[in-house]
Amino acid sequence: MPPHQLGRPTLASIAAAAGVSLPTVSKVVNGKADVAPTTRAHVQQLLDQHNYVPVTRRPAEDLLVDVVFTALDSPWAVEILRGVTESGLEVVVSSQSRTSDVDWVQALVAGGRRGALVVTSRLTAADQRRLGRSRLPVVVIDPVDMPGQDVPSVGATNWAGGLAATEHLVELGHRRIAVVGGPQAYLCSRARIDGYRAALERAGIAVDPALVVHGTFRHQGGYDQAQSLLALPDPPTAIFAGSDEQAFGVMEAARQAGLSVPDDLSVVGFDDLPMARWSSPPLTTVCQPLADMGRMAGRMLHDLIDGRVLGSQRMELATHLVTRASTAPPRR
Amino acid sequence: MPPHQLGRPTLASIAAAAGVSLPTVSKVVNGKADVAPTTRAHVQQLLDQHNYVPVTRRPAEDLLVDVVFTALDSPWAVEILRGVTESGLEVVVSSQSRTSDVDWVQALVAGGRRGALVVTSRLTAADQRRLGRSRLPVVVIDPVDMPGQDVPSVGATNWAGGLAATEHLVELGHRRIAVVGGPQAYLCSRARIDGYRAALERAGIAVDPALVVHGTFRHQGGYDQAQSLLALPDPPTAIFAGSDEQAFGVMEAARQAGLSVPDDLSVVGFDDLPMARWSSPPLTTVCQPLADMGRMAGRMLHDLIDGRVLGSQRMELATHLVTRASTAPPRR
DNA sequence: CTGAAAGCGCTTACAG
DNA sequence: CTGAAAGCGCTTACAG
Repeated sequence: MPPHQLGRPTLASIAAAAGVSLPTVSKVVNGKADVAPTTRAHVQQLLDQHNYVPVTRRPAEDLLVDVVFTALDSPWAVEILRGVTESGLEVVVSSQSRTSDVDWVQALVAGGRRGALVVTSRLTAADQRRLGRSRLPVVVIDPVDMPGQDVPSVGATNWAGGLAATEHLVELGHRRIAVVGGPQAYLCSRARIDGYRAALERAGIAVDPALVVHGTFRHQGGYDQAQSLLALPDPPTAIFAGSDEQAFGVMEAARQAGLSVPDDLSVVGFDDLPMARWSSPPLTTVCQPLADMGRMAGRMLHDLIDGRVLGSQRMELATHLVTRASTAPPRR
Repeated sequence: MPPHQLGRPTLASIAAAAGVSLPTVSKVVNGKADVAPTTRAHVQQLLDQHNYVPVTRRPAEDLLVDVVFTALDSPWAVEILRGVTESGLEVVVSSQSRTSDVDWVQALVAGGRRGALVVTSRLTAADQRRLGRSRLPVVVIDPVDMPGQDVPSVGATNWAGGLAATEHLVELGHRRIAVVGGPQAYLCSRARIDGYRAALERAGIAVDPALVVHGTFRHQGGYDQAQSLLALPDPPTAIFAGSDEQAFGVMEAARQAGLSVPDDLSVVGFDDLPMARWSSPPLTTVCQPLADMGRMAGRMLHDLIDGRVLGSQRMELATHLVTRASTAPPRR
């Protein structure tokens, strides 16, 4: 047990306990060379015993930044994280619960954070006010709804992605094409569905409202909605699934219905997560450059931290279709 | 452009520029109440302009810790991260390249880190020496090779998992059971294969060396090795794939060979990543409690930071078989 | 190798 | 609201 000691230990108190001068303790703490081995060992022991932590630190040369996820439960998250860490920022992983904290912003400042990256999440007006006051820059990745004009954000070209996915199916000869969107409130989901509509209209195919349904972006949502769609009197021959995870749910529903992908049903995802390559058959999907989006958001945040002005408050990175084996012309 | 200024700004230099006293600037920086709004605004503007960052910070009340991944490229990583963040530590994501830095340990200390978590990676003897000198505690998760006696680590019961996977296949009636391990050097892979052997021996089945092969734990490895195995004169009726990702590779090789899973070939994975539920058919696999491992490692690190003694230097968390739809009795 | 002394950046009563 | 003054925790030449 450490000897009785009021308050946290200081260099002075350790020096007194060790019977050496304060500068000597400072040298041990900082790993300077000019200390006798025995002295160093003795002082170090006292430091450990008292659990010494310096009360002042050198200013962080590294740019410590929080990245806030709604939940750390999707393979999504790693992709974005990877991008962010490649932008030269030091990234602290944080989850939603933290922002709901009354003094989230104050906690950021106290923790030495230089900014924050918020992923697929809403910033309340209160958050924005506090952030403004603290001068902490924030960038939002893939915002759920349209962020205020003055909140910098990074997204993907969702509309173009929905268009490309659907045109691919049209070109293969499909006419009965369904779409399973994400939650209706999500901006990105709406853009993808609008892209789907645009492709059908361009091809002169009427949009059948029965073939436009909403899931959750998760596996179960795709599974449930595909079951309903496949039970229709005139079922679709192709489904644009809105997300990769949802596409896997659609494929499972097809398998259970005794349908083969892509012979009986074509499936297109959205995201191009690493595992899109790993399904059987490998998934045709719209590549959303998640790592690049993370990197871009990191770079924007970095600029803001350094006091540079952003070229644009809103950046949308290009999506593109990756054709694999889950799509084929319809039977007959 | 900020006026010419040598060195980083200090409270004093800002005070001079703003024409107020140093204490007033201090109050603005710390958000104290007793400053006139106009004064505050004026000072704040100067602080922004000069990009002021305090040179001393309050000691972090939060326990900032680095978690080091070999590469942030596997769905694995999120699971572990999730566990760690739930252990009450503030987690900075870092990747291997950082540890190879000559003064990695010094960078940790300078960055205010209180410890580190190293995932599936080796600590060199030099690292260990430096860590020891700096008194920075480290915990290793799923070490590649046996860590030194004095390096705390967390793993899973890999041998028991290999045993359970193989016994499941034996019970279904399989006799020709192959295993695709990970890289030979990996401790966890060797334990899983030894569990496989033990199960066969218990069932009185001779181990056929042709059915024991090594992959990479990645998709391609499973695919390649399964192709070779299925081309054997007397091919296996079941494959224990060593990892989930590898299992997906095996399933794809089966599909391309015109084999149906599980009717023609049973496949068992290892990990139980979220996506094991999403394959078609859903994957039977050995659940490795990655999030729990992360949480446990975080807790151990927390104990070490607080100067508590660990109950045990090595913790192995239980694995268990999750039976889904990729396994069935062999044909005939 | 050690430590007295000067000094740095900041905070905190407290007098006005 | 403002700031002179005291003080805190630490670092850094530098003399011995």
